[in-house]
Amino acid sequence: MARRFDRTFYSRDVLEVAPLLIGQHLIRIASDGTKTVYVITETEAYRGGDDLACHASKGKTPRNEVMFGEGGHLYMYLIYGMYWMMNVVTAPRGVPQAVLLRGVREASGPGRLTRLVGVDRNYNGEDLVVSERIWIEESGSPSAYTASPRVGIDYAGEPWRSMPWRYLINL
DNA sequence: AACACGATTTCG
DNA sequence: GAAATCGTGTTT
Repeated sequence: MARRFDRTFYSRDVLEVAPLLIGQHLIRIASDGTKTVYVITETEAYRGGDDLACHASKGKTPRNEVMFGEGGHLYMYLIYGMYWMMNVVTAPRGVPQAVLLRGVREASGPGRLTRLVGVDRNYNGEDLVVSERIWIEESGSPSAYTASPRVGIDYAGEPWRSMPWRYLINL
């Protein structure tokens, strides 16, 4: 029987958690009770105050506040006025880090992913450890992955735009 | 109160 | 190659 990841899993460093999420199962219970299992195929790590590509690098604001909390919660935000990004907060309370979910088997791209899964601002702060409508389970089969630079963050400059913190499942 | 812009996607 | 579209943080 599949096991849901607990608080301890999410409380580690984002550079450890982000690649571990590749190949794992994102479980979604729709409002009508329908359960869907998505295989995570792509993630990116955003690492705290130093990482200039991370929203938390400029300090805590109403928007990114959840990233400063305990690991295991969702950080949702709107980009370009139309796409919701789903991030999994990692590390202990006070250390702002998060994993951006960029793809599942059925959808490639963070905006398409949230549209498919059906999550938006109402899921900001959702706790994956206890939620009844969304969480992540161990798939049981380890997935090999390839790391490369993150997408769309050139503005962060070096060395951040070159850090290989994007993880893509191998075919 | 006004402004600039983004961890993207889609269309021409 | 460029538009779409709006919440958020910053400047006035």
